[in-house]
Formats: sequence, C-alpha cells, structure tokens
Amino acid sequence: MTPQHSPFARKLGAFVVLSPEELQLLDRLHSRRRTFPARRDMIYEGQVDRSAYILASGWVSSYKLLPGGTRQIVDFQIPGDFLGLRSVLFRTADHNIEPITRVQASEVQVHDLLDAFNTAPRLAAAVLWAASRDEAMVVEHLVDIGRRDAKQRMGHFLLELGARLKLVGLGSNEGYNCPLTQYLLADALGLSAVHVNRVLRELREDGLVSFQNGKVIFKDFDGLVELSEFDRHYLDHEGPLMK
Amino acid sequence: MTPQHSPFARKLGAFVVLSPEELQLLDRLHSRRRTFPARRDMIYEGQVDRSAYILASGWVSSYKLLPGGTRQIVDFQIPGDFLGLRSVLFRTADHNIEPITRVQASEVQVHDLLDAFNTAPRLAAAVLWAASRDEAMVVEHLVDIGRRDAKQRMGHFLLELGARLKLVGLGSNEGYNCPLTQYLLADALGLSAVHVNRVLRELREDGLVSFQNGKVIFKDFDGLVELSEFDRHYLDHEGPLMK
DNA sequence: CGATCACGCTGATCCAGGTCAGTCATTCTT
DNA sequence: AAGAATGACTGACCTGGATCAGCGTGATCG
Repeated sequence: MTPQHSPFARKLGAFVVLSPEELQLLDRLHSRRRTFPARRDMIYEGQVDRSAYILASGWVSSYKLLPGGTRQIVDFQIPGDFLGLRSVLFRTADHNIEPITRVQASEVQVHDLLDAFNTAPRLAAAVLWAASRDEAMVVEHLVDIGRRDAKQRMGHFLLELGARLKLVGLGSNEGYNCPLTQYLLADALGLSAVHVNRVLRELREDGLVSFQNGKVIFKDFDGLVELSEFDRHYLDHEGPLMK
Repeated sequence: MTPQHSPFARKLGAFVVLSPEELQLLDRLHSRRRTFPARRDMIYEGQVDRSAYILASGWVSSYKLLPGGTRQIVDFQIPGDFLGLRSVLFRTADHNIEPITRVQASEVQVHDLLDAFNTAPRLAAAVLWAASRDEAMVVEHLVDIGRRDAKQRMGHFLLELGARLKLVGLGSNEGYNCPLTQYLLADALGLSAVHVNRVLRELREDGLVSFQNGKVIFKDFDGLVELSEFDRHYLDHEGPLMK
C-alpha cells in the first residue's frame, strides 16, 4: 500500500493485501468527485434515488430523526469513511447524512460497486470487512449509551474519535482538531447540550482532556483511558489479516 | 425461493434472486451442523480460533461485558440469523455470543465464505446486504436507548422482535413465544431488571401488550405502534431488490 | 421433603441527568 | 452599526429510572 492511493484504499488494505489491479479498480470508484456545503443533507431518510459516497475531506454526521423532534446521531464520518452504504443496498435510505463542514466526496453507484465485486471478489470481502468495522463502532456506541455514565461516555467518545483520526493522519495522542459543537455531541451521546457542557467542564477540571475552540487536547491520556474503560486495541489492526 | 431451502437462504433471497447454483452453494454452507446447550458461550470476546454460525433453531444473545460487571446485550438472534460474522472477519472476537435456549447451528469457516464469494460474487453482495440489515437493527437499538424512554423502548423492542419472528414464521401480529427473562430484557434495553418489571406491568395495565409465562401477546397492536413510534416498514422487504 | 435457586414482583429512597431560563461573546446580515 | 444567529456556559429545580431490600412461587435436587 503506497500513500498515493486514497484513504479508502488504505483502509481496505488493513484487511486484505490488494493487488495493483484491485487498487486500480478502487481508484476508478473515485472518478465522480463532488463537493457539498455544510448543513445541507447529502442523503435523507426515505430518499429513493440513492448514491453512496467515499469521503475525501470534511466531517459528516449520520443521524435519525424521531417524531418528537429529537435526533440521535449514529456516527460521525471522517475522511476515508464510506457513507450511505445502507442507503444503496436498501430500497430507501433509512437515515440522514448531513455534512458538518464543507465536504468533498466521490459518488459511488450500486452497479459500480457490484461491477467491482464481479471482477475482484476479494474486494467484496474487503468491503464487507469495512462495513463490519463500522458496525463494531455502532455497537461500541450502543454500549456507551446503554451502560456508561455521561463522563465515561464523553471520554470514550473523544478517545475513539482520536484513534480514528490517527489512522488517517489527522490526529495523535496529543489531540486533534474537531469541528463538532456541543449540540452535536449531545445528539450523538444521548445527552442534553447543557449536560455535555457540564461534563466537558468536569473533564477539564479533572485535568483529563480539554475541548475548546475546536481543539481536543488530551492532558492525561492514560487517565482518560482508565476512566472511560477504553480498549486500546479496539480499531487497532496491525497488518492485514488476509494475504 | 422454495421452502425446502434454509431460513438463511430465504433471508438472502429477499435481496437478490438466487440461481439454483447459488442456492446449492448456500446449502453446502450448512454441512457442519452442531448443537449447543443453553448458557454456555459459543464465542467469547478475545477468542482467536473463531467460527461463524447460521442459526437453525433456538435463541441466542450477543453481548459485551464491561469491567464493572454489567453487560450490554447488543442483539438477540433468532433462526435464520447469521452469528459471529464480525468474529470471523476480525482478528479476535469483539463480543460474546451465548445461547439462551438449546441451539442448533451450522458452523461456517472464513474460507467457506470466501470460496463461496469467489464462485458466486453475487452472494457477496447478498451477505453484505444481510450484514447491513443487522447493522440497521443495531442502529435502531441505539436510537431506542439514546432517545426513547423506558416504555417506548420496551414497546419498540417487542414490536421489532415480533416483526423479525414473523419473517421466519414464528410469530404474528397476535403475539409470539419468547424465552427471554426480565434480566435479559434489562441488559438489552439498558434498564434495570426492576424497572423492566414495572414497565411491563404498566404496558399490561394500559392494555397494550402482555408478556407473561413466556408469551408476548399484543392486546392493542396499533396503540403500541403509536406509543413506540414504530416504523411499520422497517425490516419490510417486498420482493428482492436485484434480479 | 426440605433446601436452594431462578424468576417475577413490589415499595421506599436517592441521584444523574434533564429541563427551564437565562447570560455572554462571536460571527454573520443588511 | 444595529440586529439576529450561534455556540459556550450557568444556576435552580425536577424526574425517570437506579438501587436497596424484601416477598412469593414453582422447579430442581440431594
């Protein structure tokens, strides 16, 4: 895997070693590059003519709206992530996808993907793996919301995001830039914005992390890992599983 | 799709129309049939020599344990469901899988699956679709726990389970048999067992559902759908998407 | 056949986090 | 430059659900 390939190819490379032909196929998926402004849905629940996207730059949120007017953010996507896979495979999109910042992404249509699978079945396995990894993250959020208190939840979330950003070269154990507002955090963590604010203050006062002016800074990484019961190996892949 | 095929084939058939050859391939996946007693883990977190299974009969729970001793049940599996896909694709299993009742399941190894993908790439797409459907359910649980109160949560859960059982012929809008204890419900819904009991009583007193002696009986289906903000079309697939 | 266990069920009390109702500092508009 | 948004931040108060402590019943077992 060489750096001239897309972050998406890099991600899949963590699972299978891809041949030059397979890499070329992947690069061809990136031909339809599009730009989206912040805050206008790229995909919305119920939409029928759906596309999927591979994120090149910017941040995106996937969420569901409830009749009561509240929303639950299921996950944030960062560069290299696949968006809207489910909306392509299902008859209609089952969730909304909204850019948080200005976003650049490559549009992928169902048949592009299926054609790629036909010519290179190993790609199918790789995409299945990537989808499973996403599911693992959703599962972790479920555990977060179901069984951790607000402070642990926030800590775990900030650490996970850090780990993901590190993988694509946008963060380190020192910290990272983060365009999320406290409202977005609240909707992702199942808390109120007010409480998010309180929790962030507590974490700051405890000397664990600070999140101010769009910057997350880990003050006591190990302490935070311990508080949040964060599994250091979760999302870790040391070398491809399949040759 | 004819009934002599496995529930798993039936499920995939909801996405792609499968050729006789593809069906045969799927049936071959069912060769290693195994039986498991209730309550002994089939797969546990950190396990390295992992298999996946296709459930033939019985109920299973997938859960995560937290250091504090609590657990979060991520999902229950019923006949026709794939179990432990992630534990096959990842280096080690990231969650536990425990039978609730006595269980019969077919063991599937990674290479079985990959061989099948190689000979029939459309199967890969179908499995990807099934995995995405599972993810959609996890997402729904996330919304449940994050943004619905205990009563809605319970209602939504019982309705979803009903819909899933109906698909495999084990339930109807009248009700279904359900071997889950209040403790299991609690761990799945992020509640305490005590509160589960109270919520079930309230739902019963409201004349919406009763859950007694291993039987869920819908007394006022529409009322429950409304209370729980249940989307009737979620998990509905009228005819395959791809020919 | 008494003991133990699993499960359902209940009342009393407590607290994490929600809700309400703001203030203040920065942009973004016009 | 006034006004309108947006986002961070606070204190006062309220409540859904947790926790604790205990009862009843039927099944299993030595």
